[in-house]
Amino acid sequence: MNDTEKFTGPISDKALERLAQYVHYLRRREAEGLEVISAVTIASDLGVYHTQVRKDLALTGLVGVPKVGHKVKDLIKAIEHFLNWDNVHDAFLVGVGNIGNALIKYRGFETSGIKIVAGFDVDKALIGKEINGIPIYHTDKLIDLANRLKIKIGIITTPAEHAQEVAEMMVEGGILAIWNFAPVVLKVPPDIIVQNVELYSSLAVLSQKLKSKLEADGDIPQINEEEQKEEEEKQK
Amino acid sequence: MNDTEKFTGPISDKALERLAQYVHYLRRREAEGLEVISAVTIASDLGVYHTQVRKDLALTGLVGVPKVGHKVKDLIKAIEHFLNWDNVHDAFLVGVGNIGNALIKYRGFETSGIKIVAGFDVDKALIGKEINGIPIYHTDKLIDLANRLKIKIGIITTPAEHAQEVAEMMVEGGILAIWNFAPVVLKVPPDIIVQNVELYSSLAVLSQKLKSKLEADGDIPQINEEEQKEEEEKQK
DNA sequence: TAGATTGTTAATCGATTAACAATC
DNA sequence: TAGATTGTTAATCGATTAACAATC
Repeated sequence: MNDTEKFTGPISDKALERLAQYVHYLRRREAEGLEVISAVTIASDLGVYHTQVRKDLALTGLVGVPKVGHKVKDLIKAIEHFLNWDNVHDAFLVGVGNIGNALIKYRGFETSGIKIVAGFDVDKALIGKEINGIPIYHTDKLIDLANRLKIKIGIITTPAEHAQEVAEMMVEGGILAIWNFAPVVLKVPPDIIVQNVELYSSLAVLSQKLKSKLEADGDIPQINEEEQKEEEEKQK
Repeated sequence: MNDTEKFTGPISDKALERLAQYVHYLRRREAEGLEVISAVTIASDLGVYHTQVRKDLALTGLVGVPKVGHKVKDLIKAIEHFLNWDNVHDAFLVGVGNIGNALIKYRGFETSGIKIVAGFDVDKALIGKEINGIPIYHTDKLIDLANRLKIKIGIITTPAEHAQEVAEMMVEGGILAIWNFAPVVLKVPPDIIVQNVELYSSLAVLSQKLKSKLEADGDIPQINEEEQKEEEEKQK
């Protein structure tokens, strides 16, 4: 009976995202030699509420010790287990362009549940080659290989216009979860897990906020009369 | 008086992220030859509510024509203007590893407000070289160059342990907005814009959902009694 | 005109934040 | 023991969803 997690509905994405943050933070603190930590400390270092940290940690079934806190090592273990990061899944990556290449070369995700075992592309110049020991096949082979190797995770790093067809091939190949870097809303069966990395959306937030900031600071020349009036209003 | 935007508080990140999605979707539809589109169509294609699309579009000051909809071209223009994507800012990137390299090579962000004009690293093997015509300097030069070129945007693609110091250098160099790919919560003055790309968080969501799914499907051998009982409960 | 579409206002929902009780 | 910490329950807030009114 090592599984004391009580049944709860699906966990919110936000909570899962924070848990990943906690792990990275805790690994760093552990490397510094810290052995015990309180939710209050985690919260203040990461800029969130301590009650939120506790709620998130509770999702993993963790129980802390009043007055003491949590053992850093146990926390890391428990979160990693909860996120399934102690269980590495093989993954296929389709689209060996700039980002695809970077993800294949980068081995850092292997401590986060994913190991890329093959790349796929339609570029003849790439097919048959290896990148860091990982073979690149023609995308034609995707469905068959995914089925045979029982691959569960697919990564899409193709140009936007090919993302949908690749997603469909992945589904046909029995892939259950797609990590999608293309700026496209994929249409897949409802039971397929899709996690989008929206770089352009992230950039949109950055860009628009910078614009607002520059305008507020008066750094932009073409300020119109209405805005100037508003400025004056504020100063009163 | 081309600026009919009324004053509203800061726009929510979610809304900005969706606006970026709309642009990409609309660009694709425009390429297909579509000239007019309704909020209802956008919504159903992207899987969101039409009232939400309208609210988001309203943020940009756009006004549609009842019974007709919006001109695709105008929509794109308005959203791009709102996101400040028609105004390209020069950016510095620090950390020319796998991801840094990919971002430097990839020119796609130049239609989304960002142009990387220099890379920085501490690796002697990289310094002095060019990647796609973009020079790589020693990180020592960052502060001075950022100040002199009045760079406003910094991109952090260093290992986690160096992200904080790089962020501090950026702030000292007068950089106002940081696009951070390191899994670290940066501590910077409150007026500095930080936008994190949380790849590990994204992976955490994927990983945990896949785990839940596999468990639900019974694909994992070690199913315990409690879970089996729950399964039986459901089937009634 | 009728109807498709727009835009806005109200209701619901979920996540965040705050307040409180429990414990080593 | 007193107090720091945990864990939980209640209040607030904001975003999503639904319902309605306006218009070419």
